[in-house]
Amino acid sequence: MNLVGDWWTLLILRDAFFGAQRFGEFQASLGVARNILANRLDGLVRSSILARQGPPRRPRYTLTDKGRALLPALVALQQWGDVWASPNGAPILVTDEAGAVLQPVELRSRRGPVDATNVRFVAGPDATARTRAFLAAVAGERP
Amino acid sequence: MNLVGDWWTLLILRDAFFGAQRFGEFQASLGVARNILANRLDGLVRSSILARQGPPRRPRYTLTDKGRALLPALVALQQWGDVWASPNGAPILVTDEAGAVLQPVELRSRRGPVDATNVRFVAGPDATARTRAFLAAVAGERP
DNA sequence: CTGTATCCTTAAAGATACTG
DNA sequence: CAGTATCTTTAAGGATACAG
Repeated sequence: MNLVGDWWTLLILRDAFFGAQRFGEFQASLGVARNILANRLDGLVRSSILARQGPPRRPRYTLTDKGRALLPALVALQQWGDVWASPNGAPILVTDEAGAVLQPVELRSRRGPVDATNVRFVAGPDATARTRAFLAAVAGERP
Repeated sequence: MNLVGDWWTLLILRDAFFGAQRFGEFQASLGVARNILANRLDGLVRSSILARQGPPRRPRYTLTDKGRALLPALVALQQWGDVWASPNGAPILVTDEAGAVLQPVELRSRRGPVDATNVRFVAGPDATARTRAFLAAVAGERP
């Protein structure tokens, strides 16, 4: 969340996946103020989510492996919007290289697909005491 | 993005999936100001992502189907953070009802798993002229 | 074209006190 | 307990001009 949980940052990443690479492309597409865009791009580069390439005077911003790894999360969010919040159908289709539309992202364990109502959250080995306390508190609330 | 693309909103939803239902639980967990929390909860209820249940004086906020449908996106984001942005392992594990950890969310088409580098975005039937123009522009940029 | 620097305006956020 | 109301502070965002 600290790295990508920001309004403009998420939109910049979306455009990056669409293929935008230049400062001007992001600016024209998003209509964001230049100083804000520069700030967000800088943050994404410092987080190694985008890489600055080419001449310093006219760089291209490209997704790193770390950045590309965000695609499932963004596609899942887009699919949610298409189904639950888009009045007239999906404006943009996400496909594979052959043009086949992607299936809805789903949660799976080794035992197969997992429905949202069956998902559980448990403290990991490195969870803080605060996290454990919170999970225990809300778990006891609705058995 | 208009519905959930907000810092506190995303954290509220995360806590809701963990099991939080009461105003006080969210407030204690997040440390957010009461007025802000009330504002965000109201927005989520108006968006039908959360439902207000029980007595008006002491309501419980529960996820609707629309809200639960967000889980894949949030899990995908969490998995990304665990792999790419978490210094010491995952603090919280996501499992199925039997305790089996969920597999990484992946993109699939009918033809099988799809790598991020092979994903394409194409204008849907209801895309605006603006969307089409943008996609065409960035597509021509890097063939 | 890609920023940086500056100013200005607005909105978000926090703190606090209060109420049903 | 779950808000509402009010006030203050802070930060974000936008507009503009300028520079490399």
